Amino acid sequence: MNPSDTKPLSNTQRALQELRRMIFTGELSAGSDHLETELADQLGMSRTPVREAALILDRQGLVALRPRKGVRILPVSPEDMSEIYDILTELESLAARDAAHRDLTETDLAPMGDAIDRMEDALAHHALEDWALADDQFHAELVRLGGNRRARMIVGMMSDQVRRARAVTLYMRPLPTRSNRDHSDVLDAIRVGD
Amino acid sequence: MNPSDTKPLSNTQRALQELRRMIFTGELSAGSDHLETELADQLGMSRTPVREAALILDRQGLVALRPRKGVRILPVSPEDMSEIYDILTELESLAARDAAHRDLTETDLAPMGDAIDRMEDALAHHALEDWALADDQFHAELVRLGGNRRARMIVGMMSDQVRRARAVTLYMRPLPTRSNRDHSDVLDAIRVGD
DNA sequence: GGAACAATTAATGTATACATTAATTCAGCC
DNA sequence: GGCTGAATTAATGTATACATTAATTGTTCC
Repeated sequence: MNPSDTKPLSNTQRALQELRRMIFTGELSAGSDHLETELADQLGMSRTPVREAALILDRQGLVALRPRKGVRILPVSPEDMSEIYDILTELESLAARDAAHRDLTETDLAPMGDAIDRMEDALAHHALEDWALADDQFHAELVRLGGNRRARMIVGMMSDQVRRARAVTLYMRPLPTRSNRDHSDVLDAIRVGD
Repeated sequence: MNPSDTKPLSNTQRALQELRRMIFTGELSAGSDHLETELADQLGMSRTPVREAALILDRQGLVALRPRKGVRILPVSPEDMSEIYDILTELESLAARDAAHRDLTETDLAPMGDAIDRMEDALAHHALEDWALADDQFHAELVRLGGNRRARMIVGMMSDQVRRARAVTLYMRPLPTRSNRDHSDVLDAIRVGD
């Protein structure tokens, strides 16, 4: 089978992807309401898969399904971001500890090192957007190495929300330069087993 | 309006409740498969709300929707429980710290004290089932006092899975007597602000 | 002119119908 | 007798139709 033969993913999955994308890009702006029918038309499918996707996004906290009002794209307040970062901090700390006790090979650790390199590059060129992407990779890699699949899922969900608020984000976290030092420390700690 | 006038909740919500209950009681046993149609018949509704509920439970990790195989009731392995407890430990630790910094009134703390009392009673009478219920209350109360709504939601989800595996649970956690001491310590720490 | 109430509208929640496709069965061939 | 492959079956994934009900509009009465 041709490797590019990606099995046609379901409309519900497409709806999920598309709605997420539209929320991240602001195509669906925070606070706005949208009827299921409208969204279905925009996505070129029926209400059913759109509604299923909306239910999932509702559970994830990205939107709210309000009877007769449509699906509301939830804004993320500073308080929300604070909640999210507190959780991310806890779960990533767990992941780091777990990873440190799993004596991983350098091959396992390579992607994380790569992420750190990319972040340093981005910093050197003042490419904040690139930095953010590499930062995503770093954190995703960290929970992956931790090996707790549920933690990984939760962090993934929370990261979705972080992605929406990059502008705010970059000011709430420790400054990137400092952050980069921390990242290297984490990798080293995992290497030597905490 | 009569307070007992509970507004008729949607079939999707009922399906969620019922399926959860059936999973907890073992009426739907771990590892078993069930067609959406069968479940719909059992619950006296159409496939649509059943499917919506199943999608949510799938995301929560209680079941797996497998095309053409039906919804599988996922078993919880000791590894799963370990993952879950690691996450609960982190998030409850976060909640305890948050609660300690919110200088709450004794009124706020009352339900938690109540839970501890109930646990002690249950222990004295060797009523493990009652103890487990009170334990649930304690942990639910803890994340409530922490004030992080997302953490509360996640803990709620994870607790759902814990509830399925009580038998295993009681052996994996510190022994109840020890645990009870810890609980009181947590409450005291919150009282004095950590 | 304003308020209460009835009629209408419109959107969801739910049921049902249909299309798609994996799995199974059965037939034919070697 | 076993294996390949076509026909059939059966279950999901999706579309559509329908029922329910909150919101809105319009009407009537004071």
